[in-house]
Amino acid sequence: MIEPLRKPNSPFARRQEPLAGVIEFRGILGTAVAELGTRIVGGEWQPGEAILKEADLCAELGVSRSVIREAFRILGAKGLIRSRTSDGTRVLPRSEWRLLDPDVMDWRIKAGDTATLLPDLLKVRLVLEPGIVHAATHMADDAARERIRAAWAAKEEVFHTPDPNYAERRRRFIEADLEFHRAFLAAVDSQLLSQLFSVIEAALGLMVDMQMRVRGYDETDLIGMDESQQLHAAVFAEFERGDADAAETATRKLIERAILDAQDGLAQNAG
Amino acid sequence: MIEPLRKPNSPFARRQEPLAGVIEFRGILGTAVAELGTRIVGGEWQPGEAILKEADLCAELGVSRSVIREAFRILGAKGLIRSRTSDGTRVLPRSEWRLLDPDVMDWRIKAGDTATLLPDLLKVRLVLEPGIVHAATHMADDAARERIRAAWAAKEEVFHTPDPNYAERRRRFIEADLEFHRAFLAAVDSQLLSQLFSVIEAALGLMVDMQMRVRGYDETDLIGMDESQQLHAAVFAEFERGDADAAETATRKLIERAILDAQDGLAQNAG
DNA sequence: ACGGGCTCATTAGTATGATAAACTGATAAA
DNA sequence: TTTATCAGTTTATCATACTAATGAGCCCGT
Repeated sequence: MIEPLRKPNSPFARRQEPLAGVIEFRGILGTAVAELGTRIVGGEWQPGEAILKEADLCAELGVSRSVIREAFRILGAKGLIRSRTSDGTRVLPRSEWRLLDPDVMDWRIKAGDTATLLPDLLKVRLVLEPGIVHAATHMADDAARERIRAAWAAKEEVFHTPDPNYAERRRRFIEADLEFHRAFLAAVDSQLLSQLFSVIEAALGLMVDMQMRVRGYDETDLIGMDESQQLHAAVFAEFERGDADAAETATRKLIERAILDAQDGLAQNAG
Repeated sequence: MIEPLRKPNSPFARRQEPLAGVIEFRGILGTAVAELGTRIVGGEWQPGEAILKEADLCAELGVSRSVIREAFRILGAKGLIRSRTSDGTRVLPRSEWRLLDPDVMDWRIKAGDTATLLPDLLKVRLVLEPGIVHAATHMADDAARERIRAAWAAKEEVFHTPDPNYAERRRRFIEADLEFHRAFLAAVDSQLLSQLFSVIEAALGLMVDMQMRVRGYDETDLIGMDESQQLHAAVFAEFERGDADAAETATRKLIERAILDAQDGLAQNAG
């Protein structure tokens, strides 16, 4: 084994992994599931019909029927397919797919479903984050407030500390930004929201990464980040004042700005 | 077969079904999955360890190893368990569970996890719905606006139309209320939000149902609904005026009120 | 006493073949 | 036209091997 294993907890390693929360990799079954998952999500079979029968798939993938069946069960558990005796295994309509499942999300990304997925992800952030900040502002306990303050302090520190290594600085900046948002989320103390948000966040980050990698990262400094920082400052200030409505509004502005940036960036890279 | 089958599409039947979007029931496998799912979610095994090995479970449930394995795959796909050679099958920490999955949600309800689940569901609504209304107010197209108007008109109609059958009137009232909220959701046109919301809504409805069924439904008329209707009116009015911020604030008041009602009701029923 | 590597027991992973049961569609009967 | 029946297809379930990954303990060398 020549290449060193990726360190599981380094922030760099996480950037390269598919998506936070994805489950299956190991073994023949893992391969089969990934294969079938991407093909289904990629639209190889239309939502109404089809999929080869078990026996045929065995031949095509060169695995035993047990593997095919177990793969079908996994895909079925995520709402992608449904098997019935004598009728075969059919792809379910998209409305049945568990779009919030990390694996399904991952397959959508791999299948290049960006045109549909990206706007939806951004919409979720726009709807969700202002509400999170609002709730956090009037329900955060001392520990949560402290975490938010620390996150803001760290973000300020990174922002005002120059670093000749632009790429590294950008990475730190992004990490500080994420922690700032996560701190508010933690203040709400909702398992459901946390899971939702982590999937959204991971998918969004991954898609942006993927898009940028196509053209190569632009290694400039944080040009244009001043405005973003100011918007964040407003959110933090209103939070500290305890003005939930104002904090919410500030957050919405922030997200709207982030959406514009993302769209601009992607449009540029695409053109 | 003595009992008549429930009609699948009647609104009454839906109230009795487990949860919108739940997948598996049929056959031995379905039974095994439901059995194991509820037992795991119910906490029969601690998150770190255990679960009988495949061979033992075969004996206990009286099924073949294939069934156990396929059941494990399904539960694994939902993040509940993880199998490793020679180490057995272990329950994963709750943070790995796909809490947004309808089946997991269903098992939590069946396992009586209300104390944790209900506050979380209410929190999600509180965070989500104001944002949805805000977004809907400034991004709804004509069709979406029309649906919202129709929903409001229907809600008003039900509210002002007396009906000696209190239970039936209440049912219609609830249905109209749901459609009102769904109309805003539809205006945002997000698949992710729709799936999230439908699960939240279904779970919430189911839990309230379950709680009330314990004490028997109170067949009174819609006493105290005037205030709720007024709050809804405010939301609709601000939406029509195009004042997204005001509509959002009105929605938040509405949800906060609904949360208080729910908590009161449940506390009363519990006491 | 400590650490590295070996062996072995354990348990899931995979493969194969057989049978049962559920559904489809066509055909025959009422 | 409807209903009953039958044959064919495909998944559902079972049973039985065999493989491979992992963990625990042992042995050995230091």
